[in-house]
Amino acid sequence: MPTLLIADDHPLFREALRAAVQRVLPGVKLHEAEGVDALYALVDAHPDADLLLMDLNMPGAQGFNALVHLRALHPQLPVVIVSAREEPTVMRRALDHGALGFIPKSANSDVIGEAIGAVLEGERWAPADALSAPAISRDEHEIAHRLRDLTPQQFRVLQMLGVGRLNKQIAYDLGVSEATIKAHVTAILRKLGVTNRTQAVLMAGRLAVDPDGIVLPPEED
DNA sequence: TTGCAATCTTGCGTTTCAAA
DNA sequence: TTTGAAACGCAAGATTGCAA
Repeated sequence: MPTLLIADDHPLFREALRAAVQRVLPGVKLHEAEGVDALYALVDAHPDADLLLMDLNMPGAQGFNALVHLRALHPQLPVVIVSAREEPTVMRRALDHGALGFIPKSANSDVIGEAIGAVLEGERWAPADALSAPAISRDEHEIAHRLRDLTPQQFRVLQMLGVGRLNKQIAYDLGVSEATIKAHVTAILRKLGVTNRTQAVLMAGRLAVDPDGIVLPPEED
């Protein structure tokens, strides 16, 4: 029986997705995470999982950057994006950033089963109009390439910079000293090829679902 | 009261080193 | 290689003291 990981911050949707998966794959082993940090721990705990079903926007993730980073850390793990965003451009970008599938949240269990089955067979699956959108730009591809170089801790720091956290606040949240955060920020700037945190945040923001250059804090539930 | 310079505080970034 | 820490310098804003 395959092992599937589900990452979504909405308990109700996780429950619905779990039910749909269990209907099409009776006996499947399921593990869940409600945010990016929990997802990293989950993937570390189940390195041989067969598939990850992942929401695009979760705590600790903005758009495609978590997908890009996760694919870099665990290239062997097939990822299927499950999202309420159904624009062809969003679906195409998810595929171009390494997802093997894209399932709209409006999909019924038959479609979910079809998509999961296809990806487990090693194929790619997405709604037909996903490929009608243009491929990601060379610029976006380059940004994704640079983000892959970040360590998990550096990625966390970058995400927190993106919501306007100060070094001191990040240090408190991560339980380390401010000096350590400064060192991480310096390493991030060097890897991304920028000169300050504002540029780093703007660069990461280019991988948001709506890359308008403005990075908004995650919604409070 | 206003303008200005000196000082202090805060935040950011770099370099270097150590431990795992 | 990654992570964490210390020491240091720089820049900008806030505060303070003083003369006009």
